[in-house]
Amino acid sequence: MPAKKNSKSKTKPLGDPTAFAEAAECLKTLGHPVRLRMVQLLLQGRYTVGELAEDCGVPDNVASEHLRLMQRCGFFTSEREGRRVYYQVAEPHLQNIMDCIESRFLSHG
Amino acid sequence: MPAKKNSKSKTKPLGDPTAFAEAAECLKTLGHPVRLRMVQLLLQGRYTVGELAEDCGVPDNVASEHLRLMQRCGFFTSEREGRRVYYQVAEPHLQNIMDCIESRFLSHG
DNA sequence: TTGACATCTCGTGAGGTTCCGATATATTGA
DNA sequence: TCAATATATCGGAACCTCACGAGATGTCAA
Repeated sequence: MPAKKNSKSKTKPLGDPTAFAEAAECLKTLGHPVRLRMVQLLLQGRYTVGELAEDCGVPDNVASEHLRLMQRCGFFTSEREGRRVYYQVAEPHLQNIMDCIESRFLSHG
Repeated sequence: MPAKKNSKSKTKPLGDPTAFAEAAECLKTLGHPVRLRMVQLLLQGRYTVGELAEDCGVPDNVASEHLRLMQRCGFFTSEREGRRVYYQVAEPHLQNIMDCIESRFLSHG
């Protein structure tokens, strides 16, 4: 039964407000150039705060704050080794989402 | 060549700052519950401002502002038909990205 | 033209985000 | 212990976002 125009019979996906709020929260967190770069790097392996800060061109404390934000979303976990703290990816879907973003924005042209 | 620890020889993905800024901008735009819901709806077909506003539970002018934001990112286009304005998806990758988001946040529970 | 409807625009204010500098904490080695 | 390094935390300032209400614009029908 094809529908040429919109009408009350159109099937809408049902939206759980809580799920949308959580998804939006995570997307907003991804929506910062420095954090996006950090995600891309950490999908390749583990890095310290200082390494990430240097690559992103921000001071250490700023990097630390960004990482804390993303940790709260469940993206990363951290492990102290000596005086350094290594961050690594904890959210399995992050690779998937990053692939989508890269194929649209970050790949070869 | 396996790398057990991080070192200078690790291959980092190269990051074009402009591309990251643009990607971040779009993700930030997606990072709002109402806008996310609008994307989900418009991936199913075209809707008017009023229809989207009602589904999302926001006043018409608020819906209009959200739609304008997303139009600026290239997500949607709009067409006036009489006194109504229909919005529809213009960005092909949007379905792809939304699939990722749904599989993580909006599905199976 | 007038009135009703649908959408858009603008100003405003509350609250959130981001960055910075200073300081605090943790770890190692001398 | 002290000093150096690495990271984290805090306060504040500048900026941004969002929702709201008022009003403007566009469209149609009488």
